[in-house]
Amino acid sequence: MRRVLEARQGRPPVTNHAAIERAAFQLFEMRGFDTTTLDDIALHMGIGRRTVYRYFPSKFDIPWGQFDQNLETFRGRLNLSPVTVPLWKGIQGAVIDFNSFDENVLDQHRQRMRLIFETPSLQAHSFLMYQRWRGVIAEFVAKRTGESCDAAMPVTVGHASLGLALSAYDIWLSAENLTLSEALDSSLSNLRQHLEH
Amino acid sequence: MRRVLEARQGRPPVTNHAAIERAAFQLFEMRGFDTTTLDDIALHMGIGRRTVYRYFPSKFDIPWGQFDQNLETFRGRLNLSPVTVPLWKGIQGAVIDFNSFDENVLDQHRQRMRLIFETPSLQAHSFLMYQRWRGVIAEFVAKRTGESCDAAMPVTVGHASLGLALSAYDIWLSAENLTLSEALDSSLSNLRQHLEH
DNA sequence: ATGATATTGGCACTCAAGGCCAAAAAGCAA
DNA sequence: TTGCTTTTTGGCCTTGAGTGCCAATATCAT
Repeated sequence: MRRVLEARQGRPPVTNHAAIERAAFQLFEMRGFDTTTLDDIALHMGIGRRTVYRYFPSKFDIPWGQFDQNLETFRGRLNLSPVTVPLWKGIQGAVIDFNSFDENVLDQHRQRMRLIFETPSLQAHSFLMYQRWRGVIAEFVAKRTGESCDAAMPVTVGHASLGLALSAYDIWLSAENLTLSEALDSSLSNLRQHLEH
Repeated sequence: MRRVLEARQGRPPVTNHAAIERAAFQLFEMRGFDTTTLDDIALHMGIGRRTVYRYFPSKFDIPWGQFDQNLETFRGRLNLSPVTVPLWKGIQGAVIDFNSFDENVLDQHRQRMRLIFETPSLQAHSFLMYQRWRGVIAEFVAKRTGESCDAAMPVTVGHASLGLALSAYDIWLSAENLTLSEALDSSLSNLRQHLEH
């Protein structure tokens, strides 16, 4: 029996993703994203700049945390949707679930998304995240319709779903007294209304 | 009467947007976007690197050419839509018009969009262009509905229209024997079908 | 202790981007 | 022709992101 469960061989890590994220957010809030250098972050944590780059491939990835894991969770949640419910409903349900947060982390999530949505250089990089999110939707649709991932319907539904989610976040961030779920539902019904004759 | 119509005072420019664009595309096609440096482009044209930066704010803006002007054209085209036609129809018509090209420039446009869609670093930066495009749509919708530009409906329609346009380009670039207009119409009808009960 | 193993972080490099400013190249007036 | 004005050019220098390389470091296992 080991005292420390995760005792591995080799020099132990001096930090982790979450710690870097916390330290970075402090500085981003104080000085802004663009004016905070990676040297600032590393110095503030007392670790090497080179080490930070081993945890995050770029400065732009820090505000997104461990997006890979979240994306896998989302993929799993999508596939939980029963085949009996319509595709659009399954997606909407999964998106809402995926964007439901506990009270205690909601402020943190809002701060994170505000930073991402209000910093142009970060917006640009985030598109790469959105692309992967879209890919998960397209994959799900393709599986259900028996098409290829890059067929018309999966691609279009992916883009449309992304548009709805981004729209909901835009609205959620600018308006108070509105939950993210409500914003997501509102975006969908607004789109429906718009497309009516 | 002047022989040269645009004779101005001061040292004449040694280049222009179009010339830089042409030279850059040659190199991008040969060596790829990321592996072509601005020094390469400047050297290839026999001008200073610093001069290139006076015509384009960044390397990523070169493939987009003079996007500002195109966006203004699009804004103008949108406002030509009569108030009697439904909003979605007005937008769809303007988008299709805006993405209609002569035979002689179609290949060039395809090459440009292929480069943008297939280069991740370029995709990311392009999101900033898409944001502005979205803004033009939102502005149009807001004007028609009498709402603010950042109200729910204009924002959502902006995101949705962008999603449809990007979806159409994805499909157009991957499939042969399909025009851009057809792809745009197909995306819209696919979205409609998806949202049906 | 000694060896195997994994992380760290310093050094050096490339490239994007932007500030600054003297040099260059035109027109214009006398 | 000469000098003045105007505008663009492009060289120089700096900052900061990001990467390859590798010796130093810290832990486990024997």
